[in-house]
Amino acid sequence: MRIATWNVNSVRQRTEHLLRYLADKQPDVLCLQEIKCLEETFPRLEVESAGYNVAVHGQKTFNGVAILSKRPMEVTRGLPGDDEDTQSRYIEALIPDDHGGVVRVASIYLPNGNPVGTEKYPYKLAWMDRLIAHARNLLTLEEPLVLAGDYNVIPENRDVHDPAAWAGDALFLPETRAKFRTLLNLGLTDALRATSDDAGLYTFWDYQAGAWPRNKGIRIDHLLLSPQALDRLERVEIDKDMRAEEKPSDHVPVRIDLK
DNA sequence: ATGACTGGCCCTGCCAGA
Repeated sequence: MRIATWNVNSVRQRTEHLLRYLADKQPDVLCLQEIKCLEETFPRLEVESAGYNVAVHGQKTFNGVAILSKRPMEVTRGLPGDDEDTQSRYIEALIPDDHGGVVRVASIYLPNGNPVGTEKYPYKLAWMDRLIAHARNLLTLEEPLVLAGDYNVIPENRDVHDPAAWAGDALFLPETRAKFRTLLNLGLTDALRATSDDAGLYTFWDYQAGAWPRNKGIRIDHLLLSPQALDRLERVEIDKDMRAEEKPSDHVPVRIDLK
């Protein structure tokens, strides 16, 4: 079962890239972030014609997440505790696998948190606390679980071209990284780090300052696996080529294969 | 050396992103 995650930075600007990606890589499940539209303006017909079911938790202008799946899904929109929160950043689906079982998949767009010193940073940390509480509950189900998305967290020095340049950023502050470790310490595994210790494996390059040609990247898009999902992990790929396309997203897809 | 972009929106400078 192939599962991928991709922050597309507007699904309407990226529909052609998306359809090409689905055709090329044939993921069974694709988690999208920053679709930047409501469900009624999502390019549903195009995606359905490519053979996918579509589940959207949309928002006008900002944020917005979706899950595309070849198989039918049982969908939950929003993270528990979202009652007062108008930002669409979480959608979850229970999806049949090839062995008569199920895999639970979430598409996550974790808040950026910059500028630090505004209300945005405590919002990020509080959102992470809610994700931690929800993940703790999901892990008690003892299912294959994949929490995939744009975490806006650089986990370690080896995940950034210049750690000093990012030292004060909301994506790399010690408190941000500590909360990410709390999530991992529940018993989740960063899929990429289950298969490689290499430095310089990036998933985002800023549009500005020639970040892509200079390879000034960061790794912030992650798939976190429950023990039952990790048992089945066969392969992890970062689809870096997508950053070299015309009019690319600033993020590239990350993709795993489960047995 | 420094700065360098992109998307959405009550259509046009401004917010947001990372």
